Amino acid sequence: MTRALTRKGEATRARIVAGAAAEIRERGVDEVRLEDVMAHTGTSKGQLFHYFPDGKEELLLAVAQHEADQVLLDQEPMLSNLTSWPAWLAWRERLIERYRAQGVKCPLNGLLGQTGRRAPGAQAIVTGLMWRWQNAIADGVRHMQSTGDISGDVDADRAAAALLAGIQGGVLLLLSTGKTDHLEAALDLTIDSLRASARTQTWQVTTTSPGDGYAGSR
Amino acid sequence: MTRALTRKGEATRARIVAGAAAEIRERGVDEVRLEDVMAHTGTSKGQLFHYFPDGKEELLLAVAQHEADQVLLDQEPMLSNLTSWPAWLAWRERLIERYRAQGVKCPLNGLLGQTGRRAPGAQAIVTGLMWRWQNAIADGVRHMQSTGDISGDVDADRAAAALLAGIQGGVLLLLSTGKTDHLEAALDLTIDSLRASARTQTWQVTTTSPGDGYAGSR
DNA sequence: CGGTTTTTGGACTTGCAGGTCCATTTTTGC
DNA sequence: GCAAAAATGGACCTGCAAGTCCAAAAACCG
Repeated sequence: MTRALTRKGEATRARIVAGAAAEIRERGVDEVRLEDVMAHTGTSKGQLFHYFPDGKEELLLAVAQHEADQVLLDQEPMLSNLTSWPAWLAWRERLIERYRAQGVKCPLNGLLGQTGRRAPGAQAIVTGLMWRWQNAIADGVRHMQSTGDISGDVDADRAAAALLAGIQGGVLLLLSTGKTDHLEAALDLTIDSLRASARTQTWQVTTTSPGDGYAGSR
Repeated sequence: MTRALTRKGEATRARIVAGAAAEIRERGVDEVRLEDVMAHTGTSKGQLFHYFPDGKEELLLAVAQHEADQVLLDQEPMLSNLTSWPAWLAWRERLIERYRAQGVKCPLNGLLGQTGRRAPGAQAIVTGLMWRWQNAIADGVRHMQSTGDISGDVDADRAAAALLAGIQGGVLLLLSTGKTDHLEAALDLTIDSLRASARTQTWQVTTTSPGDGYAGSR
């Protein structure tokens, strides 16, 4: 059932998706017409409907998947290696830097609101992204628990859920305010609270905590 | 410059805004046509353009303002009286209950993505809402600091920013997952961390903390 | 009352963006 | 090299939803 695609065909399809994604990032979903995509990617209407027989909806879905994958890729290799506090900080830096650069141009905000309601597939893409994201964070929390850097009392999944919520909200507020303040505050305070959990536990046992050069947020 | 509006006229205008808001909440911004609003509110096209000369854009802006105000109103009187831990919990409950009831139907998500890009006014409305919201939270934090329930070391504005980010992200994830788990986790963990800050400080002074019947989240 | 302004109804126009179709060119695989 | 399949270009169609216009009804106010 998979449509036969020659090498050239695959290249064209990829070019369309990438071009459409760029265009959408730049000007918003509802401002982008098929004609814009054609102009921006040097393709014709025949090509668009050749590669995306269901038209705009199918194209938007492909763009959404493309962007969702990109979001996680942009966080690697940090996200998959949250194995020490410096690693967590490096991840934090990468996130903030990435979104600061992105600024107001959020690829997924529009796609959730636009396609989300009518296309059940878009919903699935976003949900899948969030699920993978949260799991990666939870894995990081569990690793830190295994090394004693985070208290075993912490519910890793719940902590990851809270952290993910903070990130999403921070990005959402970045869209409104244009500043990364909220994202930074959410990341710092949540991570700090995880660090504090270990320190509290340590106090209960030894009355001292290992100095690691980290003195709280900011 | 304010257009003369008779009593009847004002009623009609309000009916249009409320009806459009309901319709948008129910089916999403981009699915609602002016014709739908007309049918749902028992008005004619002439009326729509009589009260909103700039057409759909002006109507959407009015709806956005209406919904933004409602968001804060729904949190009263709790939001303006964050003066004790039970009060904070009551606010927490109200928030979760409200958004659980709302479910996937978010009035502002679409409005930010839709009108946000083209109408600079929509951006301002959302920004204003967030600003008022965060200030209310920050006031609550400061009050708790004045009573010693939150450590004076905490940066109230920054804590409020983080909490607001958690809320926004929690709601955003509610839109994808249909569950309030993220919202609850973000609220609980952030509030707990504020409580913990006071407890830590108390320990440093007296080694005991006043039992107030609250034993952490969940 | 009566003139004026506001409110209302609905037919009509218009532009445009998504989608269809097919003829032509290029690539593929033998 | 040649038939089949895939890729491409672009003219054309179509439906729809925003916006226009005006005439009739109702409300306002001295």
